[in-house]
Amino acid sequence: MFNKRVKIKELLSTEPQGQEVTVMGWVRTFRNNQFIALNDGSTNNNLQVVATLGMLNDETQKRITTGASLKVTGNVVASLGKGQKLDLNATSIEILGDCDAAEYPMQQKKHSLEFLREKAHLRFRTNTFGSIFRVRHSLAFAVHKFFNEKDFLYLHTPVITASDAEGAGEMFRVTTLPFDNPPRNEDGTINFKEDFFGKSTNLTVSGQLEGELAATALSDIYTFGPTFRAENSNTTRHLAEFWMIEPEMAFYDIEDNMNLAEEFIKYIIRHAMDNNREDLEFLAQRLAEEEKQLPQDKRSDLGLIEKLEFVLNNAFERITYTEAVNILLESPAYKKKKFQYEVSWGVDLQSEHERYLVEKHFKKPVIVTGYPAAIKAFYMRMNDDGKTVAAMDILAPGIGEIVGGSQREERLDKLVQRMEQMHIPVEEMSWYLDTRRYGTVPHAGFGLGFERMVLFVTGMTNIRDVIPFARTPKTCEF
RNA sequence: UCCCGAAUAGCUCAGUUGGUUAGAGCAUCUGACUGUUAAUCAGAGGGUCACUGGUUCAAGUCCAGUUUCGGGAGCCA
Repeated sequence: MFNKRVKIKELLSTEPQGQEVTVMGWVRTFRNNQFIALNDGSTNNNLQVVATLGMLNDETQKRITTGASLKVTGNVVASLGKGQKLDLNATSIEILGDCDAAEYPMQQKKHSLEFLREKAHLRFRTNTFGSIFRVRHSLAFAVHKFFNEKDFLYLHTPVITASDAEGAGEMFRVTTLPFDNPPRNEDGTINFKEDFFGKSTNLTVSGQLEGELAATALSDIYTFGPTFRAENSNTTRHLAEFWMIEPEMAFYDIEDNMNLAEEFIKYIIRHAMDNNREDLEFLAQRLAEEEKQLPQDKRSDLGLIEKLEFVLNNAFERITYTEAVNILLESPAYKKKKFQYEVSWGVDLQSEHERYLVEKHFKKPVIVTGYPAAIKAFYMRMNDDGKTVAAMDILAPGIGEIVGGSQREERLDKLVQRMEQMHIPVEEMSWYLDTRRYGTVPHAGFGLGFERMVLFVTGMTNIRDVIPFARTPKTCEF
């Protein structure tokens, strides 16, 4: 009967009145043959279990090692020590699972994030990753809460797709054909008619196009699921498998879209601030300690909590691409030739430019709109100037692009024209173009990379540290 | 994929101009102590110096290649 146990988070918030409880968890430390710091993952705070001297035989005492799992029953009393409010005076200690201390890789010391990345299971036992994954959960929960409150439908778009026209990136092929001897056409190419789906298929790079189909019937939908990119990207901001949130709304223009995105980001941050204060404070402290190693000019101006509060309390800066280019051209950095890449109208903003706008010029999140059509996707709505599209990117300090969205081109003729210009196979996309044939409406949507959001909120700097099992080039161990 | 850097004990790292038996802290093990807070004190064990090849009387140290990791860039979310 395990359900009668009390979680440590709950227990630590109660008043010590000698009440009997049962707890279960893993040993963090065992001090002085008397004091067991027990953790069950519900909070970073450990419960101090007190085993009075003599209550344990020698053999049991030796088996209480860092990492071992215990079931402890005892009485909750006010602690005589200074480090904690209450103790659990044990009346029985049962070892559920032994942990050989000589082999256990986790020690009572600080471990590097690189080392922990190799210990898929045990990194969950650390305070840092405990906090990160509790915050991650909280943000995910807030995503659903926000959209549910706004009457959006959670739409499940497919993981396997045949669409190869989105241009969002390199795709992972899905096939059941044999590698050594696949069926071939007369011209030597592989005959995908014999493949499982009778055509070439891939893992999805975005649920947007499917989302548009639903939104132009159900009004407001959002997706939240895994997305795959086979790009050979080796950076602290990219994963081969990541989670993306993609709302799509009928009867929305670009302005409505920006308002929703800003409100959404603030809502989920607020939710984490309200529900994960302890974890965020722990992560703030971790970040502050890490930044002590850095030279003065590389450190953040604000602590993690202050940064999040600042984002909540200030409107995102909204500028057009044209204004952004002008700001860059007039910046001291440009005049001193500090930029490595060219700045001119028509060229996409580089990381260094985005960083300058966000971190140096405005010092807050920035929404850039009205990008040149030539550097954006086919489905974005052409503005009246005939040169720019109704696109918007939200740039966040330290991370860069966190949201990419647009008002969609709802005019069939203009959309087809654009697709032809960009060599997108119009016939294959007929199912998509139906949305513009039968009662088309202005609509808009955006995509938000969930891990980038978790990075921003936790103050972590490597995206591999905010997903439980990172998938990156050359790494798929667990 | 490109640029830069790294790889030495379980972990974090030191190792000088190439030169005898490769070191420290933490962890582990043994013992002591017992209201501790990453407990403390004493002692012990622990190494294919990433891999392959080369230079040299002699390579952890120099050179080349490979692999992996880290940082940055591109692509993007």
